[in-house]
Amino acid sequence: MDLDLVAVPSCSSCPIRHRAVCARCDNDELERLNDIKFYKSYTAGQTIAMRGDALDSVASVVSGTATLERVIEDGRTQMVGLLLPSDFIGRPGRETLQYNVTAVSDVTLCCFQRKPFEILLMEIPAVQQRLLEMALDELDAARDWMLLLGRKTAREKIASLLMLIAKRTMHPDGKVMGDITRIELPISRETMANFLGLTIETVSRQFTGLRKDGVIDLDGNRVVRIPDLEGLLFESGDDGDGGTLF
Amino acid sequence: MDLDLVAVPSCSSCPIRHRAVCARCDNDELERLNDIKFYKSYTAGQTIAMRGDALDSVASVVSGTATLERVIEDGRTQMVGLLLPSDFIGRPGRETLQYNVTAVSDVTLCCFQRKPFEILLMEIPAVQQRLLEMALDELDAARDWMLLLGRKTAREKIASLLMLIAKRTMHPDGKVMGDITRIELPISRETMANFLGLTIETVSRQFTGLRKDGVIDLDGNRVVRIPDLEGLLFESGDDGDGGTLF
DNA sequence: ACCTTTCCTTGATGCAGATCAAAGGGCCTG
DNA sequence: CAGGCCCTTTGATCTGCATCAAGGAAAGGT
Repeated sequence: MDLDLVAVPSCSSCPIRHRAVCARCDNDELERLNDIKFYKSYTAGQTIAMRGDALDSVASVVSGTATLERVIEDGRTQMVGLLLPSDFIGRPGRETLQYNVTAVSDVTLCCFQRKPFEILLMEIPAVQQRLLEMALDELDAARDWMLLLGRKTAREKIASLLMLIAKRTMHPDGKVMGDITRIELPISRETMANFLGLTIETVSRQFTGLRKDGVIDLDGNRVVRIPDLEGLLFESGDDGDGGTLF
Repeated sequence: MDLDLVAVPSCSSCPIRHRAVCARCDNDELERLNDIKFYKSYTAGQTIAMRGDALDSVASVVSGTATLERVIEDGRTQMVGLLLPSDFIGRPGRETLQYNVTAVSDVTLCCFQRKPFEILLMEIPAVQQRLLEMALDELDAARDWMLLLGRKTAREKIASLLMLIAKRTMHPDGKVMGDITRIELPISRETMANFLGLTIETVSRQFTGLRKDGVIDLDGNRVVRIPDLEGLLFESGDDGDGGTLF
């Protein structure tokens, strides 16, 4: 991780204040985190870190979208995580990074040196508590994703991804807004393919298929309108009850 | 979860004492856990709990093997976790279970009522700390499995599974033993298929293929001999460096 | 405005793994 | 030891997605 250190706004006005690893902190605790934090920014497409790199810092995503991926020698790539604002990068207690981290849009991170952060983790239960909660959420999401990768059809995979993005973007905290819903895809077709265990061509064809069947509406290739959210849920093969999915 | 309550041995002689959620506890803390624990046993094949069930208890696996799985309405099944001794079942703070839990061998669990456990979690940092560590380990394992499910061929999947089982069974803690290695498969072809995102027929065919190519040797259908571990590793598509994989 | 680059879509073809079908083994019980 | 039951293997066929190949469309540079 290297690049522009940017001006650091105060935690109190931070957009991810109530969702990130610091969510449960009181003002004094926040102050301690504030003392050791620093911001870094990356531009779209930039590599943030690579598998095997020394894990000197951990960070929260403040804005933008990043991905975690594993790559096989012959080039096959599987995304193993989608990092949206408030998500946490890095693992306390681990020396090297397990995954490639890539900025898919412009990204700003709120970083902490790993060692000092590990000390805070011991001293501020609110942080450890929140980190545990976030880790368990990610574990559930990863397991839901295993079902998708192992057993869902291409169409179900695309519908599931759209539902996931819809949930994350539409209700920052609560319920669905409008009826004819508009979501903006934060990732390219290629990233989707690597996320879903598909090829870029299949992703494209499934979008076309869903559009022809009236399940979705495309507006350019980064904006999707969903006239019938229930219909999309049906296509996703999920029962809708449990699903955390990021 | 229901069944035989069994006699409860003391924590000090517990086989998973130093690996489970209680690993970091001192004697006083262990005493508090001991006060609220109770054992349950299940026989091979038995359902331990179902997705949607009220999550009244959490538990550690003391002995035996269990699986976590997600099932789609039409019957498609994906295993999302393999639970071996010391692994933790259930999630503090969650009201209902997300996965079916099944005993694949005879299983004994060390259970805690969820609510009292949540209180202990707040009061004993050592438990929360260990639980976080375990959750992060499982998250890494789940992500490695995502690469397998999304991008590996059937042959690579089988080879990866055999490597995984080999690692877990051959060196309980350390290094590989013999040269011509014998491993016993703890799970049926069907369970393997559900683990790997394949059908039972494909699993069978890949076993035959690997045998014909001299990569493995079958002795009955639950015992595999591996003349050349390096060869199997090569077939698995892994680079061998990082891989946690359960 | 034109060229280049990058991303996306569409079409033609191929193949890995699914599906459908049937035939061995073990192992139990009567 | 005959008859079931379950698990596994093997064969034949099908199909969903990958692969190979070629255009289109948006974005950035000159």
